[in-house]
Order: sequence, then C-alpha cells, then structure tokens
Amino acid sequence: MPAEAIARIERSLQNRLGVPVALERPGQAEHGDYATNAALRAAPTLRRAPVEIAEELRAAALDMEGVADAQVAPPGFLNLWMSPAWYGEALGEILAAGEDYGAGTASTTERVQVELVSPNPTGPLTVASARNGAYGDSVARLLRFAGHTVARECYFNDAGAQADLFRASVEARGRGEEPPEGGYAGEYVTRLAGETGDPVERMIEEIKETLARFRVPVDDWVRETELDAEAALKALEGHTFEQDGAVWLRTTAFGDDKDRVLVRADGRPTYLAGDAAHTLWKYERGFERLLYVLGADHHGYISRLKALAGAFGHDPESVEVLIYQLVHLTEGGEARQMSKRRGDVVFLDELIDEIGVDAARWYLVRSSHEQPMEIDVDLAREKTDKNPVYYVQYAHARIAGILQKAGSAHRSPEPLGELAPEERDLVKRLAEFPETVAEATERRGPHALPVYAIRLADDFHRFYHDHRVLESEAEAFRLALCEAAKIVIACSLDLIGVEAPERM
RNA sequence: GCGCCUGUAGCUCAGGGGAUAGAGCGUGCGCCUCCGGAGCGCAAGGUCGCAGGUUCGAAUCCUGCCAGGCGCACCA
Repeated sequence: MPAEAIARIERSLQNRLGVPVALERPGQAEHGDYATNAALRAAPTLRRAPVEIAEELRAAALDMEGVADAQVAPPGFLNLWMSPAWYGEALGEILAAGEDYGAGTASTTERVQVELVSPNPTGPLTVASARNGAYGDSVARLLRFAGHTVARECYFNDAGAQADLFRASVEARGRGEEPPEGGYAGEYVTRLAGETGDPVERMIEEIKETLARFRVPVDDWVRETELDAEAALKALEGHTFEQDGAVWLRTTAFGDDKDRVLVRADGRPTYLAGDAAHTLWKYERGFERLLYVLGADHHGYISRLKALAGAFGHDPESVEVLIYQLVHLTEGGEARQMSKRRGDVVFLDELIDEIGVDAARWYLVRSSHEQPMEIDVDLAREKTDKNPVYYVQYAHARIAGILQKAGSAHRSPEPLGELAPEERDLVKRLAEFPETVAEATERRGPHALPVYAIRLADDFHRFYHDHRVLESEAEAFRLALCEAAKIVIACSLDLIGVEAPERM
C-alpha cells in the first residue's frame, strides 16, 4: 500500500497497460526518481517487445500530472522524474494525515490476540524472553496500526511440575539445603528464600513489573490454574480415543503428524490438556485470529496448536504461530550457556539497567526474527552510545529544536521551484513509509522499521547539513518537510516501542 | 534419520525476480564564526557457503551437497 501520490501514478499506468505496475526507487540517480519494470514483466503475456511497451507507458506518463519527464532504458525499464508539484502533493499528504500517515492499511480488520512472552514463573525474565517481548509487542503495534483490534496476552504456567520444583528449591534454600535434583539455583532463589509469600506469586509480580518497564502493555494475564481443563476435555470428546490407558486427542485429523496424549495413564493431564483449556478460553472471548509468539525451540508446537483449533471447530488457519530464532550470548568471543535453573543468565532488568529500554528494544528487533541473534555481553555494554537508535533519535531531537525555534512561522508543502537533491530524497523516503509499514505488518517483520528509520535519519541529516531551514528562501517548505520527517520518525520508533525525544 | 531456521564486507546485519549488492560498527583521510558535530563527506574492504537448474535477468525461486542453530515425549 504505497503513498497515494505514488499509487496515483501506478494506477494510471496500470490502466493504460492492463497489468500490475509497481514503482520502485532505483539505486542510481540517473535512473530517475522512480522506475518500473512493468514492461519487462508484461512482455511475455502481451507477446510484445519490452521496449515497445515501455515506450507506450512513457507516452502515457508524460501526459500525467506530476510527471516531469519519462525515459525508456534498455532492456525495458521506464524511468520517471517527478515535478515539484508532485513533491508538494506527497508532502501535503503526510501533513494532512499526521500521525495516522501509513495507518489503516488492513483490507479487512479482525479481532486479533497476540500471546507473547508467557514465561515460566520460576525466575525473572531473561534476554531470551526479551526478544519475544520486543518482537511480539512490535507485531502487535503494527497490527493495531493497520486497523485491527489487538489484545496482548501473557500466560503463566503456574500449575506444573516446574512451579512445584521451583517452590521446593526456594524452600530448600531457606533451610540452607541444596535444591532438589534438577532444581533452581542462582541468586534470585536465595533472595526469594529470605522473603515471605509464594515464590511463584512473587515472580509473577516481578515479571509484570519488568514487562511494564520494557513497554510491553499486556491486556490479559492468564494463569493455568484459572482455566477449566475439565470443560476443555469435554468439548474435545468427539476427537479423543483411549489407548494403553491414556486419553488421546486425534490431532492427526487436523494436520499433526502424530496423535497426542491428553490424559496420562495415571490420570494426570498433560501439558496439551492445559493448552486445550487455554485455546478454548481464547475462542470463548471472541478472538478471530490467534497469534502465538514462540522461540524456535517450540516450533514443534505449531501443528498441535492448529490441531486444537480444528478440534474445537475453528479454522486451523486462524492460529498463526510466529517463530523467532533464539538468542545466543557470547562473552569475550566465547559462547556463554544460559540456564535459568543454574541462574547463569542475563536478566532483562540487567540489560535495561545497562543500556536502557530504547537501545535494548532497538537491538532486539533490528534484525529479522528468522535470524538467530548473537548478543555479546561485553559489546552490548560497551557500545551503548554507538547503537544506531541514538542516531535516529538525534535526528528527531534536531528537528524538534528547529521547529521550536521556528515558533509559529508559516509552513507550506508547496515547493518554490525545483527541489534540491537532498530535499527530493527526503520526500521520497517519507513517501515510502506506508508501503514499508504495510509490508512489515503483512510479513510480521518489524525489523523493517529500524532499517527504514536509519535511512530516513540519514536522509534528514544530509538535508540538514546542506540546507539551512530557518531564514532561508524556502523556509515555509523546509519547515513543512521537517514537520513531516518528525512525524514519520516518531511513528517508526513508536511501532517498535522506542521513544522519540524532543531533546537528548 | 525426518522437520523448521540460518550462511552476504573484519564484526553485527539489511536486501522476498531487475540496472554498478547496501547500512551500522571497526579502519584510514578530511569538515565546526553558521538552525543541536550524538552530525557530514571521501576511501579501503565482497568467488552473496558450494554445485547444478528455471528465467531475457537469480543474493532472491527450485534441487542436491557442506556448515551452524533448534526441534522430533504419557517433560514443561
């Protein structure tokens, strides 16, 4: 979903040709402001020479409002140069939309739930959960921006064997004994042993505080102990069978590669039974699409969760599992193993203490969720002020300074005449935002935002360096340009949960 | 053995069929009477893991291989 100023040109060319036309920004200035390979793509179906088709498009383009020049380049590209009026149109579009620029692109809106983090309440949040939170929350923000109704949920598995083991570990430590086999160690266990109350409850409270601090606004907190497993098992009865004394769910009927046990031979429910109750509760609350944000070590769950949806009579496709690759810690170039049980981890609160929420969130979403992530503990500490997030925030603060100094001076998106190259680049970058966001949303890939924000900041810094804003002939236009840049930078950062400061 | 993810500059990573593959960090050299120098410019640095295939065109799609991460429970 490109900006309207761009989409208008695309539609006109499309009507002329009868096949899809997408404008792209070419890598080199000699190839114009925008270019399209539409003629090359259409050639096979139209059974005509690409250059011939491109010539036809060129003629059409030259007649369009906003197009200053058009040229055909072999083997069939069409290159476009836009007029000052077009730049005014594109800039005006941004200022008119304000902070809604690029929003509401979803064709149909849904009630979406994003389940994220969902940690075992047996210890504080670690940097592993932090990637889940930063990624999942950013996806939630994107979906909301696109127009969906979004709720974030965090689930606590507070009933299982791990919770019991954790409680036993804290009690043992309180008596000065070693933790039980496979139990929990670490400083926080010692700390909890000195406090009163249920350790699991203490952890749940701490996790809630950490997530709030990390700017992940959770709408619903759900605990396994609150769910009605009996009701879920009853609802699944048509899809279960008994074998070897256990109750099985026929998940293979919904695409799983093997059936799964719901109730063990000894009568205790499995983890899947808890998941079933949880899934049922989600649908009962009316969500139409269920997103799960899970680490790569859980990707085996996908077919199970979809099968549960099917067994409850919903479309398995309404379940969407977002898998992110794991975080590996290194220290001094060597791999550092993380184990919550041993207490040998880096906690999210420590990371925030070290580098702050902005740098941490930026760092955790800047690369694709499909990319395994390495965090060098030493480097993360050292490089605090080298994090590109400050580069982007600085651009925002710089603009804020100019606009403040400008006071109520007149602003106008209408350029006086030809734009400088740096002005053109900046407007084009801003006009690219709606499409960038729409694609990031569709692909569930918020990492496109940091990448975009750096380029935008880059374009702004270059513009700023070469052109005076205040008291220049083009002051009104340049103030409008600054205003638009400020809006889009702030929006890009907000979508990944990073603040856009007026001053630094 | 089967499945998912990854392999791009010294390091961390963008790039989802187009023109001469990009950014940050690091390295080298420049730029402050001036709206914020947390900035700007220039340079060096690449067999896009390897080999085939599809295509007018492949880092991108397909197949095979190599390497790394993760998963294949009546654990959670």
